[in-house]
Amino acid sequence: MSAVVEHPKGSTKIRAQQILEAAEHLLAEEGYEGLTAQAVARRAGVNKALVFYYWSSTAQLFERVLERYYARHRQALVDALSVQGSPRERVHHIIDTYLDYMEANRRYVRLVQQQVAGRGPHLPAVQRHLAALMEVSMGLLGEFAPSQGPAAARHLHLSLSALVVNYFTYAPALGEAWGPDDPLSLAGLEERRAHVHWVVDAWLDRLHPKARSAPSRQG
Amino acid sequence: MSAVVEHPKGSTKIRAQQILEAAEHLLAEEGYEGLTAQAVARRAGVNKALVFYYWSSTAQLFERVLERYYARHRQALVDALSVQGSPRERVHHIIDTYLDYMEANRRYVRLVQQQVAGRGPHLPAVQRHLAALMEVSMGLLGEFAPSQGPAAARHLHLSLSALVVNYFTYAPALGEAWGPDDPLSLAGLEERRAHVHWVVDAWLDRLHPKARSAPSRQG
DNA sequence: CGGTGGATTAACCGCTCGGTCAAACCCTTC
DNA sequence: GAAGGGTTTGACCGAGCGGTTAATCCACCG
Repeated sequence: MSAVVEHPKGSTKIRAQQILEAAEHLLAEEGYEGLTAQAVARRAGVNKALVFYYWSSTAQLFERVLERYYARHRQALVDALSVQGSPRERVHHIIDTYLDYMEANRRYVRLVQQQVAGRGPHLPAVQRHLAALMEVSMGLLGEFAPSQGPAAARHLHLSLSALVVNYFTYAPALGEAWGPDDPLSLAGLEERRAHVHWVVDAWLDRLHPKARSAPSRQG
Repeated sequence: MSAVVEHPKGSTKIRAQQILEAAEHLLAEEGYEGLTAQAVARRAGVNKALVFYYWSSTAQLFERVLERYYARHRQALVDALSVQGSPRERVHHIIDTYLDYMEANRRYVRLVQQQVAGRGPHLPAVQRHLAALMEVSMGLLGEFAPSQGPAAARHLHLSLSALVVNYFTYAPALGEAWGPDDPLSLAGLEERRAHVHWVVDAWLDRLHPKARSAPSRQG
């Protein structure tokens, strides 16, 4: 707990932070493969050995950046959960939050997906974070979805997440097949948002046929 | 076109095939990172240089295996499309086919997802195959879904694919958070199948409210 | 039998990676 | 000005990678 005062030419804390930020930018720009000790050092304007002086390994560097992403993501969802409204409104709001965060952190989606799909070395860390996110989401979905059967809340969670996440990873990879428009343009993202809303409305209709949702904005 | 007759100790064709199969097994067991020239050679009981003698690069080897996966996948979908029935039955059938193929080729899902998420060197090849698959799927979805708006067929295709694919990559990565049961067990897969069916039924209900689908088998 | 040519191999190359180490640097303190 | 210690560095290491090369093997053929 001994607080170190700042020293003229960057105290320990500052240097460590500089390197961490270099790693974060590098990760965002070059992806997982681009996060090499050499590249981090170059980006931070520092010798390679210094990276290991402040961070024991590049793996630790990666996980620290990942923690940041997840912490902000989780917090955004928690905030979105706290707003009042009907279940339908609340689900729509959490979808918007999810989409907004993905849009603002496009690399993040792919970094996670890469680790999960490739059973990467950081899968355990990703697992912990995924579970924490699921916990938040289930708080809402569990209110109106059963815990068993084909409409079980955990399936809805996974499906909802898939609808959002896979758009960012797959639509741009479909190229011309997707259509003439850029799927990550503003209009493209709005279209996807409307689609996900449409899907959850369909779910809610089926879960509670009595209280049909507001008129479909389809057309 | 000059057909080479087989030679006693494995003709060119046989050797090349042996190496290709070694690569396929290796890829299935160890994943993308495990596909190194050295490992392929060891697995085929052959010198490393021979791998390059028959296949110009490990990249070509990978893409050849990928082509196999995709060709079988596409064919399965085409066959599933040819059966008669109501739109609902046909969609359910194509979902079953999709799920069956993923279940039988679990590595395949992850290999593709890894390439797409990581913008891997084989993304162009994956793109071509993804587009071909989408073309097949759109043949069915386009029959009853609009081409524009929140329920556009291309969104339905991407979402349907996401529902299937992400289950295989994410559910096992959720660990205890998913629940006590193995998501890839027979029971777990059946549950997911029922869920995806439930989702598309919800879609169809919303697309054509007049002809509500068969009674929901929801618990 | 000896030659020919495809099949096969050991050895090697250049490169990049994560990580280490001992020396040098520089600021503080006495 | 010397000692000390946290900070910074260039040089180095071993491992693994994709890929090449020159030599060898060996089955066939004239």
